[in-house]
Amino acid sequence: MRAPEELTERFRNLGLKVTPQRQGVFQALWGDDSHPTAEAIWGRVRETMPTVSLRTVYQVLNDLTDLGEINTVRLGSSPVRFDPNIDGHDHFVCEQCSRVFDVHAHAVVDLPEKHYPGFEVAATQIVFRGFCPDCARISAAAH
Amino acid sequence: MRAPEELTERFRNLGLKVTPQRQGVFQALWGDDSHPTAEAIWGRVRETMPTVSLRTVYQVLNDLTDLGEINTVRLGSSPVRFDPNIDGHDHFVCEQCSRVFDVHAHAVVDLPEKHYPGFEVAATQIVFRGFCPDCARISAAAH
DNA sequence: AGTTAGTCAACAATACTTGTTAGTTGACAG
DNA sequence: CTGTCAACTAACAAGTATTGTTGACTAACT
Ligand SMILES: [Mn+2]
Ligand SMILES: [Mn+2]
Ligand SMILES: [Zn+2]
Ligand SMILES: [Zn+2]
Repeated sequence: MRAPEELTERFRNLGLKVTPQRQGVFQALWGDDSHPTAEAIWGRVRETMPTVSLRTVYQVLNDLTDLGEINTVRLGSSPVRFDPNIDGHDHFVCEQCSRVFDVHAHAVVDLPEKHYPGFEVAATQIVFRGFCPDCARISAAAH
Repeated sequence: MRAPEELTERFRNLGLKVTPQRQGVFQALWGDDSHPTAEAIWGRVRETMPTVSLRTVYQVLNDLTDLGEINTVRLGSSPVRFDPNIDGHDHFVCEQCSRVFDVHAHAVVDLPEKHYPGFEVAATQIVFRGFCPDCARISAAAH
C-alpha cells in the first residue's frame, strides 16, 4: 500500500473524506507485515482512538481492498488477514503459532499446457507450512 | 483415500461400526475429484438414503479427516471442501465458476535457508488461480 | 456556515460448523 | 438369537466472522 500521506491524497482526490478513523487504519497498517486480522487492527487503532467501532474498521479495510491498496489473505480456517504488501510475494504459515511470514521463494512453477489445455493461469500462489524459527527452537529444546 | 471396502475393513478393525450412513459417505467420496463441500456430499448420500442428517455427514467427514483418509481444502472464503485424494498434488481454482481442479505442477520451489534461517518447511502448497477451460472459452466468445 | 458523507451504537442477520440432548435403532459380539 | 452400546436422528442452541440496517449525531469539506 501507499504511505498514509499518499493514501490521504488519494482518498481526497476520490471525493472521500479523510476522517481520523480512516487515518488511524492507514497508520495501523503502514509497515505492518504481520498480516493482522480486522480485530487486531481495531485493537491498534483503539489505542489512540478508543471509540472507533469494529464496524468502521471493517469498512475501511474493505474500501482499501476495493481500491487495491491492500490484499486479503485467507489461509486456513482463521479470520481474514489483511496484507498491505501488494507486491508479488509468498507466505510461510507456522503450524504452531499460526503466524504468517512474508517470504520470497525461489520458484520455477509451471502448469504444463499439454496436460492442462485451456487452463488460463492468472496467478500462482505458494504457501509454505511448517515451524517458524521461534517454534522450531522450542520444539527442538523439548526434544 | 482407500476404496470403500478397505475403509469398511479399517473401521471394523478400529472397533467402529460400519453403518449405512458411513458407507454412503464412503461411496459418495470414492473417485470424486470435484472437492465437494459437506452439503454436496449430503445431497449425494441422500439420493439413496433420504433420512441421513447433515450432522452425521459432517461427523463422518471429520472422522475420515482424523484418520487421514481424506484432506480438507480451504481456498478462499467458501465452505470447507473435502479431498479424497491425499497424494501430493496441487490445485487450480477457477475465479469464475469456483471449481477446484487437481493438477500436477512442474515446480521447483525452495525457500532459501540463507535468507530464512530457522524456518522448517514441512509442506509446500501451490495454488493456481485463473480461468478453467469452460470459463475461458465463454469469456473468449464474449470477446 | 451548510451539506452530507461518515461514524457510532445497537442490534439483526447471514453462513458454516459444532455442541447438546434425549429418544430410537441397529451393528456386532457373545 | 439376543443384549448392549455405539451411532443416528431431530431439533435446537451456540460460536465465529462478517455484513446489513437504522436512526441519530458529528465533523470534513465546499
Ligand atoms: Mn504477505
Ligand atoms: Mn485435490
Ligand atoms: Zn511459530
Ligand atoms: Zn470455471
